[in-house]
Amino acid sequence: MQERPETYDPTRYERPSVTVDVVIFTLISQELHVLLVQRRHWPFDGFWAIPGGFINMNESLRDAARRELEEETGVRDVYLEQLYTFGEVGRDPRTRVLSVAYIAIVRADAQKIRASDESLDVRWFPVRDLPEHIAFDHDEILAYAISRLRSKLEYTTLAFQLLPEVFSILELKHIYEQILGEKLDKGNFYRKIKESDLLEETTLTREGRGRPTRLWRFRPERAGDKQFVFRWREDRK
Amino acid sequence: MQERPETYDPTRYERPSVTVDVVIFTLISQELHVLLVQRRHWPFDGFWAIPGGFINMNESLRDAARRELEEETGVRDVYLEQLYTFGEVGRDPRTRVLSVAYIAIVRADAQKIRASDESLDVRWFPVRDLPEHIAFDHDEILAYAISRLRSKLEYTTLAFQLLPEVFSILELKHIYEQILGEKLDKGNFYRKIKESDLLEETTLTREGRGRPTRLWRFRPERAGDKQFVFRWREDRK
DNA sequence: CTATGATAGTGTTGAAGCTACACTATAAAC
DNA sequence: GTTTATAGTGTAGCTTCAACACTATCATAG
Repeated sequence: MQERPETYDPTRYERPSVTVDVVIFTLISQELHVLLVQRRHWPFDGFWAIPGGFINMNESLRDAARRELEEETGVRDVYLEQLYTFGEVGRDPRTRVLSVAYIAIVRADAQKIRASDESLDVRWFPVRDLPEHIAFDHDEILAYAISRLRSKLEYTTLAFQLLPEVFSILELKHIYEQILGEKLDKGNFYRKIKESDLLEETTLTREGRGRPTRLWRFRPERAGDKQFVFRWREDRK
Repeated sequence: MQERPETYDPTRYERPSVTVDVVIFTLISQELHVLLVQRRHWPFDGFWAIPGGFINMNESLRDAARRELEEETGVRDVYLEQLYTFGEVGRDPRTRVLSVAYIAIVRADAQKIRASDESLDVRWFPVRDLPEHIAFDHDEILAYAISRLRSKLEYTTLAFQLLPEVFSILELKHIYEQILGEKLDKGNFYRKIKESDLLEETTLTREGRGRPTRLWRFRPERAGDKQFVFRWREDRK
């Protein structure tokens, strides 16, 4: 370890900049969307980017992510998870920048987004149809975030976070169908979700043509170890 | 975003220090061990710590982790995976330090470790019996690394990385028993591992009292999508 | 007041996979 | 040739799951 003798003083050496970027997901008309901001200035001006910013010296990474999230969407107390730290040399032409990426999931009924001085525009993009030009290595970050989210949705109760406070069982089934990319059996789905005891019946219904839709609420406290409980299928090839 | 006007220049603002710490696992006499170094200087002098160091400006995070790993163990080209980035304020009394933690798995037959000027001692500790006093928040990092490793071993072929180049099927079974904490059926294990087609028979045997032990080699290329193939059991409560 | 259409279930069969345990086979040492 | 270890095979019973047919409920349309 010749390069780092013990006289090493971490307060003096050259340091990288560190940003916290938050990939914010939501469900809009039954489809998974992600929030992007359009950059106003160099570098990558005009390109779409994941919202984020440099960390302050007096806040934790998680606090920085929460701050970013609130700045962009106005919401707090949502699902927030660290994704990965990206640190290739040359990802930012200005200087060495590390990016600690987070994933956030915002409920379908809380999607008001705020404009910002720094950006030309802010928009929800369906993950199936992202813009072509993405700033920095944010395309890579996005791809990783989406794949991580997909796989976590398969074996956790994260899918519930995408739904509004109250929802019908068929809406939940529809989300699982989207994620898994296949049709599920209605009867079997009812059976399994009821057995899981994760839902609480509400007195609410939603009326229309046929029998009124019964609405349910997700009870995370019944999930015991929080997220890791409901899996549609046991097998995982 | 008042705090970060577009005149913001990331080359000027105050920046945290960033270390890369590598939790290095190996198998010694059928038990999972982790490498720790004993610090020589302030802060936490005399305490055991995860090997690591500050990143250089011209190397990627992964390269820094690889460098650390090689400095400590002399090996390259082993399993190496980013774990998590720890960034609480005040984790290091000297200054603001972020730590990007990696997990490495070193084969059972490559465990020579090197001394260092910076440390009093370097040692493999069984994960069941770690030292009481651990530097910084490294106890938290260790706990997270161990739990992540355990759960990944359950649904990936990572366990193979813990074994030497060639090994017997009963040795592999023993590792799974250790990880899962229960006895497995010999016949069923043979059947399942053979079906998976992950092992290649070698001409080697190891002789002793009874019938010679046939030795096998792991064929990662048969695993298709690399690590995520062999799971002992399909269910995952 | 009945037909329709939507949600909300129940029942059942057959296939597949897994567990447990008994049994066989092989090869070397003693 | 007996012992001891690895290296398997065979199978009954259990559980889970997919598939699909069937029933029940409730409001509106007519």
